Amino acid sequence: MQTTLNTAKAIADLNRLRVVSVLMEHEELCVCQITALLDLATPTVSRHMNVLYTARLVQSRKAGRWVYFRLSDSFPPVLRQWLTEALATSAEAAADRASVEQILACDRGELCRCQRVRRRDSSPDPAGAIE
Amino acid sequence: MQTTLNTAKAIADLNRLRVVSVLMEHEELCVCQITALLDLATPTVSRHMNVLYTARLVQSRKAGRWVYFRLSDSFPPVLRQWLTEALATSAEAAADRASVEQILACDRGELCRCQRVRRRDSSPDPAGAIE
DNA sequence: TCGATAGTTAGCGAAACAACTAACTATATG
DNA sequence: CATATAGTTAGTTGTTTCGCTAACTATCGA
Repeated sequence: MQTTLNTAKAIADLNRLRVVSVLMEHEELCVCQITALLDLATPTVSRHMNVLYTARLVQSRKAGRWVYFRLSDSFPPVLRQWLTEALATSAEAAADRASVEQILACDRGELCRCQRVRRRDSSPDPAGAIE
Repeated sequence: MQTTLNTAKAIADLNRLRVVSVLMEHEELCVCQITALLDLATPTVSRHMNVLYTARLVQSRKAGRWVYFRLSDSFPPVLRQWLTEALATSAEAAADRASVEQILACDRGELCRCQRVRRRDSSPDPAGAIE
């Protein structure tokens, strides 16, 4: 019961649900890409990913300075099926999918640099790097 | 996305998950029976049921003074399938199933009377009515 | 080796949420 | 009609959780 509850809690947050939704379509994403998608501070994203990790919904791979996340091998297939169905008609999910395409088109280093600039300037959309 | 999120939030609480779990096996239960199962104050149960109702996971039927709840006709089948799988090996879920059997064996009026007594006395297990 | 970069951990303030008691509504029964 | 009963609604309190900034860790490059 506790395991099931933890799983439910893990997806019972808008930002974490968005991440899972996107990872259902994109093998793997690194933290800076997820940060760009959610438009949150990096530590916040890190903590969210840790919640998903603890619930065994995602797994991570470290490559140099980057950490990549993907859906866990043990992600319950039926849960995935429900989310796929439930989000199929969601405009927000579609918007996120489109957003991720643009993020993936950016150079990774560029992306991270933009995030630092954003944090320093508190200007949400710098240098047309994303949009 | 918001609908999916609400559904996830609805089951992301131990007591609400317990109710859903039990309702997957028992057509319908009235509020006093659910109250006996969860061992919470009646208003707390009422509020929990309202959360599940708002999320369209349960529907209610009023019969005289009693209000009966059951899983909603629109309860997502795949979600139900996941919960069935996920809770199949849960000792707590099994304990709840056993507990409900005993509750169902009680007279409904008797049950409610016991709950009032319990609240007045703050004695958790009155008169051997449940166990 | 030193600075910059990508993430994590720690600590704090604000918002969300779960539990209770008290007060209210509606139905049954004397 | 008055009283009791089954649930809901309102209001309060304590805990959890989300987001931030600051400080730390670890990797890359000059």
